[in-house]
Amino acid sequence: MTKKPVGRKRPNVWESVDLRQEQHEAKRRLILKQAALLFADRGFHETTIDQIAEALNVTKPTIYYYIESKEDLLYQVAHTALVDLNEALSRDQDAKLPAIDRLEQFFTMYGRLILSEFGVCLALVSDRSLNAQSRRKLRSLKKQFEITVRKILEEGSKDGTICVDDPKMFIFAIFGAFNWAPQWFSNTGASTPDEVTAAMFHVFRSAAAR
Amino acid sequence: MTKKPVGRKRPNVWESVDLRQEQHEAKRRLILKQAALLFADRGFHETTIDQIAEALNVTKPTIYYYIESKEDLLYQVAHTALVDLNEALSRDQDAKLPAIDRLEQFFTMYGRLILSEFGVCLALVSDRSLNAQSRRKLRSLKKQFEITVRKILEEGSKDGTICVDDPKMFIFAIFGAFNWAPQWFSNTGASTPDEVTAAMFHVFRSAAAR
DNA sequence: GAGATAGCCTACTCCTCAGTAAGATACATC
DNA sequence: GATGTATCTTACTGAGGAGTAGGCTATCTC
Repeated sequence: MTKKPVGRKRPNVWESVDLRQEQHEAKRRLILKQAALLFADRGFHETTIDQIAEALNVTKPTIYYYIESKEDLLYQVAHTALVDLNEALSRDQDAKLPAIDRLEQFFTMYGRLILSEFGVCLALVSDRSLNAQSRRKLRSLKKQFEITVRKILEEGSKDGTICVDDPKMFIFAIFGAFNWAPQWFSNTGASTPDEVTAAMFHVFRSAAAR
Repeated sequence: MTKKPVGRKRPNVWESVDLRQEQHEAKRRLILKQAALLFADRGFHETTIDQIAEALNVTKPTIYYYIESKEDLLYQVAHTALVDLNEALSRDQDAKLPAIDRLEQFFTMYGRLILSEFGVCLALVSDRSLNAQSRRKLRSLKKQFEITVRKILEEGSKDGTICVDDPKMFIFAIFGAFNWAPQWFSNTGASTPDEVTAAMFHVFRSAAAR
């Protein structure tokens, strides 16, 4: 996107543009974050664009300068959450570990996501408010996580570190337990997200070991 | 509410009233049921009173003849679900069974509720759409179930049929897993609610046994 | 058959809120 | 300084949908 300056002393005419683009992107992320916070707190339908704007000390049309529509806003929040997790996974997953440890690693990251302001929206806000295409897109991203876990379970059954009778139901159970966590978890409470995540995984470790 | 007829041959003047009241109550339940179905299918905000009315072949004011407001409708659906479960529990729970079996019995009934049209609303529809008082009322009813399970876990630790390291987190996990089930369960799928419930409980039986 | 009342309908009101039009301001480039 | 463009504002529109006013009809009671 950026052009290299040619010849000597020629200033980078795109520098300021880059700066602006960076600012633009930063502000967009700020809007997403604020929206996520409010969606998570009050729900999607109970949050108005005006409230998001007010929380950021701007006016409604400013929000619309950065987003397409309210639905688009929700989609972007959810999408960002899923993409962030995917990145974290491909960065940190250590393929050499025993399967049970990789499972723990996965759900440590998953728990961190699902208890973050962005991730909470995945669990607390229904995707019924989205159009069919966006919904499909998000579902296929979520499906990937299930497939990843499925694989880990299979490998665990080979390397002997995991033993579950019904992998499909195990997956539904563990994702369900984590996805439900935002319903009772409170950031003002005594435990941190990481503590909760660890304790929650421990329950399923008991179910996966013999 | 009904007066006994006094003397001979005096007809029960309340008979027709009783009949009407029964009809009234029956129709009210029908409205709740239809509302629950639509709420579960499309979500609370995505369902209009007109749609509920149309599904019942009546008009909107007819619905309002039976309910106070849309919010009231949601509250009554959720409340009915919880009360029904409470009744089923106090009717069927067998105190003489070992704790682990009572736990299974509990979640068999809980699963049956949570996958029914009424119960699904508890899990799929956020109570954020309710006023503070209704929300408190529902939450305290739900809390009761947690307390019941807590008790069973304690008894199971005494009679030796249950062994969990962290009862609090176990409770969060198992309720979460069941509460999330409506998100993926489909009535048109291969498995029945009872089959799903049994398989789901089996996962947690593995986690609760040693 | 004359009220009285339950049950339901047609035809509205009214408000919230997503989204927009059109213009002001700040800032960069020439 | 003139011009252009990104950013943001004031002041609107428009629709969807919750809820209601008022009236019609069937049924019950006397």
